Amino acid sequence: MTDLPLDEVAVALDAPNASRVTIHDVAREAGVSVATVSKVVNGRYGVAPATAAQVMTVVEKLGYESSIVASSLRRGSTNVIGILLGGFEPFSTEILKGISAHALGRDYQLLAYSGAIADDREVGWERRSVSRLAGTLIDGAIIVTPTVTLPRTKMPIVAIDPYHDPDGPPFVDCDSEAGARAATEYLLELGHTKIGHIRGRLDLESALVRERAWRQALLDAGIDPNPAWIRDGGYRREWAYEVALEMLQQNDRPTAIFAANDQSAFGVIDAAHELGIMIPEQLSVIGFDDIPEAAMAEPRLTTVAQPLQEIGAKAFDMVIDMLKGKHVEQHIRVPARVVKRGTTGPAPLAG
Amino acid sequence: MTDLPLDEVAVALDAPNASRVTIHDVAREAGVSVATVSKVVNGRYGVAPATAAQVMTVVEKLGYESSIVASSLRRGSTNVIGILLGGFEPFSTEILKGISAHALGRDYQLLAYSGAIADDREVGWERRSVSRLAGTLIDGAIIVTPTVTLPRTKMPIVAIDPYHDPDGPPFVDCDSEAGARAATEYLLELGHTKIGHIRGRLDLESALVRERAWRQALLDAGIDPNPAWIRDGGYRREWAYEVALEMLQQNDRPTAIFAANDQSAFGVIDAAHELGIMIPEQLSVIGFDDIPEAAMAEPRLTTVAQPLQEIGAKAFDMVIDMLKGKHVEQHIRVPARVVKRGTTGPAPLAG
DNA sequence: ATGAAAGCGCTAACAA
DNA sequence: TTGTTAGCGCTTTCAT
Repeated sequence: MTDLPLDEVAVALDAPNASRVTIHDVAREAGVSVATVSKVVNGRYGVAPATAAQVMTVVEKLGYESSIVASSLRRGSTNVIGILLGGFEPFSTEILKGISAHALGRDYQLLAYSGAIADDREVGWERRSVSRLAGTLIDGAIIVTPTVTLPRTKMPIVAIDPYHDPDGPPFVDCDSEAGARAATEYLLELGHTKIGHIRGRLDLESALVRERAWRQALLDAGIDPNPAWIRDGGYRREWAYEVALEMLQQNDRPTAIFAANDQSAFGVIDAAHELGIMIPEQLSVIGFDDIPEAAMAEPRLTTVAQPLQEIGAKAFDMVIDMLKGKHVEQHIRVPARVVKRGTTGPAPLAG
Repeated sequence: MTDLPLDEVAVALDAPNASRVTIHDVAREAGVSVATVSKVVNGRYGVAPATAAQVMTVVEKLGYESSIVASSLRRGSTNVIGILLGGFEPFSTEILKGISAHALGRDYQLLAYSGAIADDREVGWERRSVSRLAGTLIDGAIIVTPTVTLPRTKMPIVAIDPYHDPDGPPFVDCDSEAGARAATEYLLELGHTKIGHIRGRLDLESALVRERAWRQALLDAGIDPNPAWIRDGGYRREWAYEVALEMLQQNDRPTAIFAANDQSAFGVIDAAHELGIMIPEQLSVIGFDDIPEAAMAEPRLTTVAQPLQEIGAKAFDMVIDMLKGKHVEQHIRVPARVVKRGTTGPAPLAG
């Protein structure tokens, strides 16, 4: 048992089902029970040093790693934090970057799961994802923009920019109210009075807040929001494009549009291009989020920046704290600020 | 059995272990065996319509979703494609965006797993991740920039921009050779002759190729690459910063630097700022990748763009094809092209 | 049409 | 110190 014939190793690797080296393969090779292998691999007490060394040799020789699936099923915990999202798009990937950078060196693995097969607005992906992963596979979850009530779970959950749910999980979001107000006031400062709005997803709290703030900022400036200048863009570029086309083809069209997020701002810009409307000379556009693509656009998109990576990092900390039984705030809010770039300019002089 | 008292539902939900509704809970509620529930949920034949309907009612009432862990352990397949990466950073998240957009509407879920706890250069994360997830949890994998030989598996694997391994899995990458050559030639066109290079990770094929192409382009122009003008940046901003500091403090410093990726280009720019060297007046910098951050920088980074999202989409298609037993190319290469922006300019006149 | 039972890979009591 | 055994939640024969 002090030496392993190489051909035995080969046999193990080339076995009919070479799809994975299991704990049984190791046990057989090492001539011990699976329980012993498990103890060695997990550093439990009660194994003779010689046996442990011997097992480790085989483990390395065979390249064994425990199946995360099997161990989590049995153990009930993994050291992995799940990030549940409706798809990998600029918003959620910024969050991911923040979480990943922040989790570096901590003893947790990250698992981002996109359960939405058809579409991120396939209702209920977040419920399904939680149900499928919670209790096994992940120890805690960060859910990006959930729009429905989440299943009750003992597993720590933190939401990012969620639907408003009084007894939902703790969540972090940015100050949409102040951000949207600042955006609108900036447009006002530029001399615009005809300011439209592309609304976001109405099932997300942030969209409602942004609309309300836009409306209030106008009212405070003594301007009555024109109902013809507000449309639903659903936070999506294509939808926003469609509705912006309509909005901009009216006789009396706005000279500035505040879009509820950057994607819809891009949709507005697409529509403006389509109609030959010059930006920012004839139309100012301001978005929300400041995804990297905002700065890449030509001209660069003026927008309300939220610190997405910081939001991710904060959410991660909250989940970890919950895991450790610490108390966490029910709600953490981070600031948003206007980033002035190339899609906004002074209001055109003539109607 | 036609109606379920609400308090029974409540009991199920509030059970001591409310962490997850299992198939047993459903079976008990519905007064059938777990086998029957399983059949219903999976649409198997041999269940009376009435029973099926009854079970479905309970499933919905309880919000049951099968545990991906348990079912994959038993069934051996999951319909989820894993994307294994060393961390969520701009390069890998662009790939993710491409995969996600492309996978939309297909019947696969996506699971991105970051197994590197300490650092993306923690050697062997890709081997470990594959071992831990393969055979269970995921049906196929896309591995982003693996640097070591991967374990043998029956599970379909596609690599993106990998270490050169003759009997490694099929892979997709961009034409680093042509890209790096074009970058260097562009610098040459601008009149630069003193052109340095920040190398990438030497355990990645792309880094070697880019260095070679840079060297060859210089030789073809009758210029001998100065050994003092090449340093290892490991594809990392901080490392590149360090070595660029050294390189730029030499008496005879380059007037242009080709960095093996955008992150190292940023490192070079950091160093230049530190030293009060103006970009692009005194130093031209060109990167590689064209991550979104390249266009966000000030000035915007000139770089060699690779179609990262397309690369992801192609890799996804390959995995799916392999899953279906179709033949796939061993190697797919996509083009790279120089994107001229603000960090490059004519060579300064004086030494 | 339905259910009992085995087993996927693993860990943790418990026995030896 | 080591191995035997039960069982995590699920699916799938195989009886009934």
